[in-house]
Amino acid sequence: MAVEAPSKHVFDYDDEDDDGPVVFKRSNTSSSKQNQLNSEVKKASSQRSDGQSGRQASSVRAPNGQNSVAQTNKSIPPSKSPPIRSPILSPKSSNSSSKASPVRSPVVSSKASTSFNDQSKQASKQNKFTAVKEEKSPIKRTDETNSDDDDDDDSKPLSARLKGISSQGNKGVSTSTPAQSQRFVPKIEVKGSAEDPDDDAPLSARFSTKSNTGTSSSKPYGSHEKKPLASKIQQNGSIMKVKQQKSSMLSDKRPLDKGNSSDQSYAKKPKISDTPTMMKTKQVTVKAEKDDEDDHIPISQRIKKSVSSVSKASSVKQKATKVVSSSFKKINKKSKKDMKKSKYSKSTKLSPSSGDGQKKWSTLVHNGVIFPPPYKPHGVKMLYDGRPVDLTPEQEEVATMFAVMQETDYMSKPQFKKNFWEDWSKLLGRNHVIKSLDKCDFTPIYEWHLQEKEKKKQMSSEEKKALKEEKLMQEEKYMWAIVDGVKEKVGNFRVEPPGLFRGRGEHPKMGKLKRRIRPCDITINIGKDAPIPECPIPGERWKDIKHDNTVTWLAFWNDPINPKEFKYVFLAASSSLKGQSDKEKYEKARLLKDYIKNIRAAYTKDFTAKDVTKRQIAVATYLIDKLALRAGNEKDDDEADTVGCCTLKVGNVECIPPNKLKFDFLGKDSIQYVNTVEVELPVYKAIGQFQTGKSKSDDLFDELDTSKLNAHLKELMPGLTAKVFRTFNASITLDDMLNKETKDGDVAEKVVIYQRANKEVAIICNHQRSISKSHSAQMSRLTEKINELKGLVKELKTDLDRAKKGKPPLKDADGKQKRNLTPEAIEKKIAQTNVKIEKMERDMQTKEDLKTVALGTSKINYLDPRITVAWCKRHEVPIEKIFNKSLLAKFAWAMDVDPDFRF
DNA sequence: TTCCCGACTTGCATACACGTCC
DNA sequence: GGACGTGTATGCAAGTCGGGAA
Repeated sequence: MAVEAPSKHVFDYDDEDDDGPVVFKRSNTSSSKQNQLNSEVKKASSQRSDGQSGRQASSVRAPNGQNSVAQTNKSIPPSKSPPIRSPILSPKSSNSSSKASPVRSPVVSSKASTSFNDQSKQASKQNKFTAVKEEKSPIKRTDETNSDDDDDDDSKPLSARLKGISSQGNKGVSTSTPAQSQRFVPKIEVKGSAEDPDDDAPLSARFSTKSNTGTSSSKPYGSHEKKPLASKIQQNGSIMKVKQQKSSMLSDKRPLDKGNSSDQSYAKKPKISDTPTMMKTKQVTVKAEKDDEDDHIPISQRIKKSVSSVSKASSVKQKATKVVSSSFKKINKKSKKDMKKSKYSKSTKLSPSSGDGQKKWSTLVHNGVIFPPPYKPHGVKMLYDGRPVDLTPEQEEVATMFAVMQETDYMSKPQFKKNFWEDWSKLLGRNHVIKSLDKCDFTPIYEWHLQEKEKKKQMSSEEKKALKEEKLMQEEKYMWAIVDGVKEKVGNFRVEPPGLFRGRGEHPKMGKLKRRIRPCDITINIGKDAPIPECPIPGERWKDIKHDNTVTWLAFWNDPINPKEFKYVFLAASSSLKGQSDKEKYEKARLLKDYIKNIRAAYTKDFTAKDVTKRQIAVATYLIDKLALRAGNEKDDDEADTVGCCTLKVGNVECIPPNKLKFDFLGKDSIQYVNTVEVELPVYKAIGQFQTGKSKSDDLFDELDTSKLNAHLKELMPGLTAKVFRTFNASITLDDMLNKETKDGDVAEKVVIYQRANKEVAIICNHQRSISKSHSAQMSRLTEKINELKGLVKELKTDLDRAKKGKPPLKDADGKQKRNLTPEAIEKKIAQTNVKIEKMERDMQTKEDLKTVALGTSKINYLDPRITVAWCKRHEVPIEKIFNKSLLAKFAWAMDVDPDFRF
């Protein structure tokens, strides 16, 4: 293949002309999803915990990573109405409960953050990012000497500080916001980098090595056994020790910290709770920026000092707390009421962190999974070459799967048809009359399907209700598991029905038959003393029974499309296990805030490293940090051709002089990422070097893969991986925007502020959705209505003129005489109509802006719920305005956060 | 060191329920 | 009461990443 060298961008990394960082700009010119947050960098509010204080605060979290706010155990409501598991505590109850806790985390304490503020202001004098409120102005470097903003800025996402130059919306979304009209000048000053004798040493060598405290080299329980063959003696309906089990397990409350303390010995990898040591050593060794007067004091002591010196919360806060608590209390009350009905104990207390290989539960009881009903043949004959054909039920089933997809885009994909034909023709057999898919006419089956759909639609509400109840009755027993005596909802207890594989993008396996899963495909994981779930299909049995308490899955089977992969049955998102893991994720991201300044300084320095791998790591980390790119694992040939940062191809990045990069690639789920950003000159040059001598399809980062990158990141911060940057940047953007932009106003206005911040995060993360089929119709309808109203205003104005002259109004469109109104009444009507028009125009704009932006994904996966809850408490916004029922359940663990919590 | 398995999170599409408007 | 629009639940595909075997 010809080598396409980007001739215009051949660089020499030794070129010393690249003097320092250059400006990042975020576009406000184009309408694009890729337009990213560029909020003005301002000094954080006095409430804000800066990096230093945040670090200290987090250092004294309870060893399990909790905020040490004691949570009460609750009983849970009956299964029919899944409860909001955790009481959503009012700040009042939160405070009182905190008294019970010996270690109250300053993270959630306004006092701590207030106290640390002054300290950190003095401490931070480098690494400045200064906002330049100027549109498309030339690159500027601002005064590098001093600013009080630096520490605050450091904990902001790059995307919030830097501005992309122009991004091209994937689907034409207009995303410009007021914030986007500003731009920022990053100034990463690597202190002492020139003379640092360790410059060429790996960062790991300069940072002190990881602490092994709390870890054990011994293998954790069960970790050595890979899905061991469990004894099958107990299979299928064993009722062993059921009664005994019930009495012993159900009386148990979910163990609190104590219960899991022993689990710590299973620890394999460093946990968040290990970090104070790490942090301290890191700061001493790298000592990039935080030269504050307390540097010599051990972190732990500094924490104590700071905590003891904190001051009280403001009266505003108290007011907010009091008022908002009503909405929080309401949930709490309901929740308590529900829980009284339950025989199971229920706790919102999260158990201590448990990493891989660690014990995740002690007792686990569940009823297995439910299978889809067997296929019922409909007998409708499809046509082949114009003639009806007989099919066996198996053949008909697969034909029906294909027929019902007639109206989908898959029908226009040759790969889909090819794969379907390959699998279906095997079922038909060699001697079948059907020899070619082209001569098949599935219309009769499709029409039958439409009729069935219509029938269902036409059912009375009573019939629908009855059907629903029947389904619920059948499924009830599978919906719940009892984990350590606590009743928890199971997530996906229904086995996937057979169907045609609907891979995203240009997936090479789309259209293949996803065969029916049978009990003999399924491995069950359950407590040793728990009864083995009865196999719901008579005469069949489970593939295997395991009792592995180091994992959280309840069952799994091999994916029929890719047998190397598994499909798992897990607990629902609202379960304690998931909640715990969620919390750990956010704590890790918060920890990054305290490391980010040094990390950025380190990679900035390595942009010009002589070692190519080092340079590639630096640039890749920069892109992950700045653009929230995913890591980008290698993919097999039988997967869709998508990329992430490490797997970017040369052709995915275009260098646009003097220092812009245009990214265009298909990311996860084959979602297109298009973005043009201005980058620092060394990055621009480095990308050019990586492209030199390669063809478009070659790897841009040929020396790099995700494991190398993550291994490097772990040297910078314990547990740091590429995906932590996404969580960090998303959460800190939300926190930042909410606190900068929330003004006095009514709840609706505040909700709009939240949605705007949520939208910015979605754009940063490139969370897209397809435009709804009815979008354009909806827009036309709105335009029509607006025009109608505008016409009405015009008419009213005429009437007003006439009324002022004492004349009666003109007749309406139907020729009827209108009511005589006073000029005042007409003026009022005009004003009301205008308000209506404005609202509709606003709604229309919002609808247009959000037509391809998916807000939910970031809310569910990237935004620390504590930011939202604390903000709601501070600003008297009922939490239900932001979180729906399932999010309230999922984030139960975050509900008692202190109103002063900052990410 | 690389490869690949295994376990988990993330993410989009779709189905469905529910409220509002006419 | 039906059409329409919106929000939510669910399904399942597609990622990330740790860790052990080769």
